[in-house]
Amino acid sequence: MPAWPATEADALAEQDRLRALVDPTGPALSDDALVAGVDVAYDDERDVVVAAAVLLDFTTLETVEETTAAGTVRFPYLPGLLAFRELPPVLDALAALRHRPDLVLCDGYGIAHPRRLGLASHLGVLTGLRTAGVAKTPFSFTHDQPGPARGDWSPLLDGTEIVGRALRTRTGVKPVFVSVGHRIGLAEACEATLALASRYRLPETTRRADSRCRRALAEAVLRGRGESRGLA
DNA sequence: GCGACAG
DNA sequence: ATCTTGTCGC
Repeated sequence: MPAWPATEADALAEQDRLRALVDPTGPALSDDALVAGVDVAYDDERDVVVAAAVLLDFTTLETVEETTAAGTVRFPYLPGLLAFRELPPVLDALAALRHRPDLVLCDGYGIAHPRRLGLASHLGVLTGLRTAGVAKTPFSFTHDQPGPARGDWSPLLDGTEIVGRALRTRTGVKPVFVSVGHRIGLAEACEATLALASRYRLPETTRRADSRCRRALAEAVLRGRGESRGLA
């Protein structure tokens, strides 16, 4: 694997290389599927980043396994280049999983991206795993308001091109923005998102990964303080 | 040219 | 992402 891009120009070239490898199609999940959620927390002061991967049983929503991975921030946040900031620890956390996920849900976009290679698609191509993105805001895309009921949706548009869906996961609550990552269709990605977001706006996968990596970051920072004082 | 802009 | 108290509601 080539070195992780260090400059914006290298990152753009890497996106061009990977974007051609995205497969935006694939079947629905089976009932016995294992779905992973991944998320990242930062402490920019100390240059620390921690990722978590939480694996759920798709049907029972029970946590099967969870891992975390800590590292150093390797890339600044630049809109459109989020993957280069978030993926290094995410790849480590996923590699530490004992089971292989049947789908990985990311906090962000897949194909819905100015260059068609958002975080979720990028992760899918690098790992070969099936991935989808569920974002909380519309980024630079447009959409009509979906109907008011859970399950209602409207197309997410980049100009006239459909790149995802604004999907209402809870009646009367702001929609989330779903897009294909890799090896899954848009309808199937929305179906999975809806199944995982039965109680809250965001899917259980991302909710649990979010709380898990925040806790791991707090622990890592405490450990760092202790060691710097010689308190092993 | 100036802002907007996933997390 | 992160900084942050109380508060409205199921």
